Amino acid sequence: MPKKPDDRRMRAWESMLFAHTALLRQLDHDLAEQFDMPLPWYEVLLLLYRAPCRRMRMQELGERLVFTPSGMTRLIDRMAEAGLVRREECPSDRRGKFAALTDEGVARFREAGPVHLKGIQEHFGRHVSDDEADVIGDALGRVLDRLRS
Amino acid sequence: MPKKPDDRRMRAWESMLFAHTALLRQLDHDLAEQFDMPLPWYEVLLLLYRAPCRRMRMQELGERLVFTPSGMTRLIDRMAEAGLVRREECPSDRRGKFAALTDEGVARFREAGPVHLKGIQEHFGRHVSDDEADVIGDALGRVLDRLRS
DNA sequence: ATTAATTCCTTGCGTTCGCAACTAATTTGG
DNA sequence: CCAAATTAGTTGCGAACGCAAGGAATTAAT
Repeated sequence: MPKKPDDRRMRAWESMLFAHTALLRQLDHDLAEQFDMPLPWYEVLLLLYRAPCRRMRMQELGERLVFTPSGMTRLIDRMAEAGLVRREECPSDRRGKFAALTDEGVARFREAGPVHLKGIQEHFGRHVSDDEADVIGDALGRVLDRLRS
Repeated sequence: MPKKPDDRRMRAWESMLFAHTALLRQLDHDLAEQFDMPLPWYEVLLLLYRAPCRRMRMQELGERLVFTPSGMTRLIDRMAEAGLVRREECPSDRRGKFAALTDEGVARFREAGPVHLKGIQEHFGRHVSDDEADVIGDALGRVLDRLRS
């Protein structure tokens, strides 16, 4: 009996659901243990590091990281408390705020980055071929694009 | 300049990370709205529905769903409160407890199941080809297996 | 057999995050 | 212009989950 198409997609969904949870827990645990930095902090640092002037608007961050506005506020609160980012006013729209990397934030990112990448390779990349990685990136990228709109 | 292998995997990982979050939020929202049932409840009902005697040990559930023991206890607490499952003693090992589907739980699963599957198709399956689904299922299945051990 | 180590589950506690409600700033329509 | 609608961000609140600790049953070791 051939597999129904829906079964193949259900399997993909279930794998993704549980692999994500397990992977995230592992990576977050490693990062927290070695650098006292939860995974979402790293994701923020990464985005800010590559952004112009190393700063981004709260809303943009929330969209990219799939956080609600309130979640983003609290996340940046904690990172600012820890000295990794600071809030800056937006001159062109006085409702808006930037989250901007501090020097400390840059330093912490450069410190944690390589180790974190190694963790991803160890727990994820190691088990995925080049072609599989492309397929996953393409397919889930499409899924994500649709959900954001 | 050809892409470094690590970049391809990083892209796959980032897609998975954010697609999962967005997808889970959407599906959970739909399920909660229509059936007053968070997504983890559905996952429990699904496993129990297919299990022998429609019951499973707490530990087995936690492993399958990537929950810690305490998380599992609380989850089953809430579902028992809602009348979807009940706890049963394990005769062969008096430390262990079963979570067993109630008739109400069976009914609610049969009710919510089709709609939930439709949501997965709508937000996920729709954007993924048969072959891609297989690749995702295989690759992330391997990742998950490694992380569980 | 008795003690030690392990396993299964639960509970106290703290953290994180989303929703709804709110304030302030900007844009839109009349 | 000015009022209404929209948008950016923050806050109160509650729900969910993980960690550490603990209690009870089982298994292992001497």
